[in-house]
Amino acid sequence: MNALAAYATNPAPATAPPQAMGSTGPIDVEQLSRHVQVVRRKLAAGQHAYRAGQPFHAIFLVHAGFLKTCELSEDGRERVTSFRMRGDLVGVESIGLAHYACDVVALDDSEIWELPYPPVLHACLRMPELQVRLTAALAGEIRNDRAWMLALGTLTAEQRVAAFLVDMAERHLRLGFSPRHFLLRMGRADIASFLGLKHETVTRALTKLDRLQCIDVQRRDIRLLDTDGLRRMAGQGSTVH
Amino acid sequence: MNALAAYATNPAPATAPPQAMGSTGPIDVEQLSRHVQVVRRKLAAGQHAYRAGQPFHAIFLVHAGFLKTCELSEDGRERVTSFRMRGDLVGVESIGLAHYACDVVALDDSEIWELPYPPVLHACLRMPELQVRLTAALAGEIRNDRAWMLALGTLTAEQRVAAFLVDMAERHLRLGFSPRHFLLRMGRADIASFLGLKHETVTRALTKLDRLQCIDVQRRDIRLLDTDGLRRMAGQGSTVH
DNA sequence: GGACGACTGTTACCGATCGTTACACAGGGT
DNA sequence: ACCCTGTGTAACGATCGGTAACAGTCGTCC
Repeated sequence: MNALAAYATNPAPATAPPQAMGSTGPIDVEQLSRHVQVVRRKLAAGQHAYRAGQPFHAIFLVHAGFLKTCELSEDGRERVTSFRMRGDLVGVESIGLAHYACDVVALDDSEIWELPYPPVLHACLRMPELQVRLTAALAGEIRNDRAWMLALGTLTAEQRVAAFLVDMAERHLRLGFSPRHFLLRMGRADIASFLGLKHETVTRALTKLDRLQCIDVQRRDIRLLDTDGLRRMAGQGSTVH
Repeated sequence: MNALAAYATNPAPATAPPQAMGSTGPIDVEQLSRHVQVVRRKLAAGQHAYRAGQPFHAIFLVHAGFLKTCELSEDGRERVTSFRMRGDLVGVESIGLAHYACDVVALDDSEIWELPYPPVLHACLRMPELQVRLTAALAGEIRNDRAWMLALGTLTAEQRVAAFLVDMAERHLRLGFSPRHFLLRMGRADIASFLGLKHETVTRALTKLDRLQCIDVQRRDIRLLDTDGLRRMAGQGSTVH
């Protein structure tokens, strides 16, 4: 349990777009588990963590794998609003409601830790630090969404795809993986949905970035050849790593 | 102070787009003011409540007036990410940071109540109810942003403008004003920025909705003639009021 | 009071980007 | 082997952006 808790302490807040985000710190699951019952759930690729409308009872910490959150409207429109990986929280958007507000689907075999919600709030009274981190995590989520709103509202299709790749690279880096070479766990359609585009447009953009020698694409296998170039396209200063 | 606190208890969570949002409840400022120093600040139209980069020290509750929050990027891009009116919280996106993350500007003479932030968290330990409401407010903010992300990613320019008008109408209704006739406090450029469009496009859409007899536009004076029609365009069921 | 100027809003035309449609191909699973 | 999904490519067209010129409103200054 100690080793697992160590994984969970990764500070990665969410899908950080253009600008990276400061984070107060991780949630200490080990300490939290002394006050609330933390259940570990495994999900096969394609399975739902929860669906919109199900009774809200817990938030989740992603321990392993890869998931997407989907917003849906009454009239059938749908959109991917975030991708989640190890260290990210899931379900916080539904806090305060009786039912979950969106769908969360595993894109890969995943493990998520269930943190029953009313109990977590009670635990905050005994662990003031937890309260600080929970609110900070929620606020980080807002900043993250806002930064993407800025990107989607001001960037062209090609720039959005570049920003997406830079974001994925940074998140992989934070988790200790190579930021230069990774596998996308989602299809073109999911990327397109997230970026407010159509999947053909995403394909076109990726093909063009490949031709420009910025990246090397083999279906879901991505190699970043010119990270600074991508950053510039995405409207970010080329903060060298 | 009692009357003022009563105003402040309006549950309006934020700019609610397509789907309306459930809210746990308002923040009890009267009770809160026993634990933290609540300062009332007046802002003239055009003044900033705070700017990105200034030291973070408080969140704010809008008591009167109208404000916008602006996200900015390193390379000069800018976007309005929300409009705030009475009962809305401002500054929550910066919780957990040392400095504010965005600009907040009054679009009209306004009054905001300053809730010093670390103290608010301490007060939560004495007022568990406050903690519930604060986290619920933050989560509501996330849902709100997500709902708009869905709208901006899936609707056409005309539909976005319709959704914007429906949202404004609902918020006016919640505050006890007429949802059929109101004055926009922001210019076309701000609306366009918020909706991810150009101001000419917003103008064109408004003109067309006017020709379709859905609304009556006189510059910033808006009359909704066919609310259900607007709702249908915006992809929302015509929940009759 | 009237004239000027700045700002905001409106309209038109043209062009670029992105969506639409269609089809071909690769890969994985049964 | 087969199908089915996901991916890549291309031609066409619609929506929205870019640019510009004009009108209406407000404030200021004379």
